[in-house]
Amino acid sequence: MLSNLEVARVLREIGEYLEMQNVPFKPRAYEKAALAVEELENNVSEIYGSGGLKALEEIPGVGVSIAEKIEELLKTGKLKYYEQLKKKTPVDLSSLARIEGLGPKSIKKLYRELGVADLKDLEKAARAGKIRKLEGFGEKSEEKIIKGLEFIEKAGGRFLLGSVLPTAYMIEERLRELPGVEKAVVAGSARRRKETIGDIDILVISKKPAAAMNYFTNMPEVARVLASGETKSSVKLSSGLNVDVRVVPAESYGAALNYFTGSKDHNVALRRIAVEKGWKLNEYGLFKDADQRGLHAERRGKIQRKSAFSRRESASMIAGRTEEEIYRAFGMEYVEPEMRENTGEIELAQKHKLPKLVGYGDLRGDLQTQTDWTDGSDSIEDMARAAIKAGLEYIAITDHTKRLAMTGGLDEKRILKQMDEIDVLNKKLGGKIKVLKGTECDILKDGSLDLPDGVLSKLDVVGASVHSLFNLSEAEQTARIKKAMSNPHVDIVFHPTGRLINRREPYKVNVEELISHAKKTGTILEINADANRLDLKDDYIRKCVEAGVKMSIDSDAHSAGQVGFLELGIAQARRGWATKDDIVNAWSLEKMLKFLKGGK
DNA sequence: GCCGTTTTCGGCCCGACTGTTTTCAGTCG
Repeated sequence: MLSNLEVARVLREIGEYLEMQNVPFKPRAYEKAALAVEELENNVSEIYGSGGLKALEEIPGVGVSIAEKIEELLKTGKLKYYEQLKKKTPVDLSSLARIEGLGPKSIKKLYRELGVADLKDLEKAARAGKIRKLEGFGEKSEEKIIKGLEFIEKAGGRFLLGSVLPTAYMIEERLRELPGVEKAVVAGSARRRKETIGDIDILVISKKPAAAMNYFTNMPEVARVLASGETKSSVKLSSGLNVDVRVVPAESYGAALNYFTGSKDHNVALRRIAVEKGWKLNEYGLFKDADQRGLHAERRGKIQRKSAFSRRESASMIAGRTEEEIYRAFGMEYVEPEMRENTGEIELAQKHKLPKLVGYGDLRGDLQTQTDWTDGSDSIEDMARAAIKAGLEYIAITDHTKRLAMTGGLDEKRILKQMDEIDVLNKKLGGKIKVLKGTECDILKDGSLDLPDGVLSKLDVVGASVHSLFNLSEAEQTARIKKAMSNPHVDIVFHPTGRLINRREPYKVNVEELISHAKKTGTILEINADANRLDLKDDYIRKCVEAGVKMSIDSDAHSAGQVGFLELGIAQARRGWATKDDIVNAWSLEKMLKFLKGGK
């Protein structure tokens, strides 16, 4: 059975092959269909199985023709149309296209002229100095290709949000302090808090753009300047991360911020709405004058390569100074950046029915932390004091259990001893914070737990998690976790899918089934805020919200410095459209505990 | 190839920068 990703990959490649042949419009149609299939909730084979061609055509962006192609692909595992296209240019498209600056047209040329079919061929041709001799290419393009090959070998692509944000904020702040700079703000996928980031986008409002650009391209971290102009520059840092800076006039701040924040799909949808109203939206503002051909002509003439913000546009400007202003002009509610993925938020904003997302300051407690009783590095008291500092009202101590021997996991005797220590500590802290007794209890192979019920029943917070046997079949793994959830003492499933972003795939588990079982048993599913985990991921969070399943956002801190590292978890929750009501540790201690013990 | 209170044809988001050109195609976001 083909997965959605596999079907999407074929569709996307068809689009790229068509692009090579200069076919107009079809490439975007295929790309759009690919994206739609990728984002389907259900498996495309199942959709076809239960509803046939008709059901496929229901997928947005999929019409008769693409539906038939998907059908052929699902039925035979092959697609003649795709094979034909591939035969014309039999190259490893997806790898080659990862090279910065290489698109379908260049790839075609490299194949036709030099027989380059994959990254190996490309490297050979580049190192032999053959590429620079091609028409349309030169020394610089060849150099750039070599650099691109080296980068792919080294970094492999996207960066973790958690590792990127500090750099982004640092550059933002430095730019902000430059003379002439009114504003500098991180936009792009970092502002949307996507779990991985391709590059950092920073928007600058400045009366002296040249000075800002000059500073930016000469920062000590810069390894290479990829582009530098009056309004747009782009560099690669020595870490391998790309950073783009754009400068726009103050009257365009909101429009530019909106544009550079994306997502692309969200922007396209907004522009469509503008077009429907006879307006035009670009990074300079929202304009009444939709005569795009006229503007194009004008630009091609005199003002090309200058700021596109002409006087004529300024006269017809409807909005642009703030993002709020733009959404208002559309008759929409303001859409939080984390929601801007064009997955339904626009429609809700039009109806003024957007959910009020859980806020960055809304958490009152942390329900997963480890101490030096197991693999953490600090004492219970250190952790508690760090939590006080972070402004929390409660913190659960949830050390590992004995099956996780390498961490010195707690057995029955030691955890009882730890509980006594927590009692003493709570008295000592005199109500500044409530330290809760908890566990991160291993789920054993058969779904039973690593501590006896008699002990679990004495704890305030029982988290259960999988740390072993990641290779079970989906059915076995799902049944195993469901059984643990059915234990009346289990309050939360920690990091429910076990993934490590960019490093380890989640274990095979049917998350939809876990969600409906969570609803049935009153179990909470965790949003682990560790930068490597962010588990549950945004799509699953949204499913929990829809199903009415409650979640917790936990730091999983292993040292005092990590307590209160909840921002990434909150960001992920917001990407999943969660409200305060969906997150138990955004509630008061009493309400939270009542749910834990009464939910079952 | 898709889509539709501008609905079965005729649109399809839009602009900046680079490199290689000498007016622009290709790529990117």
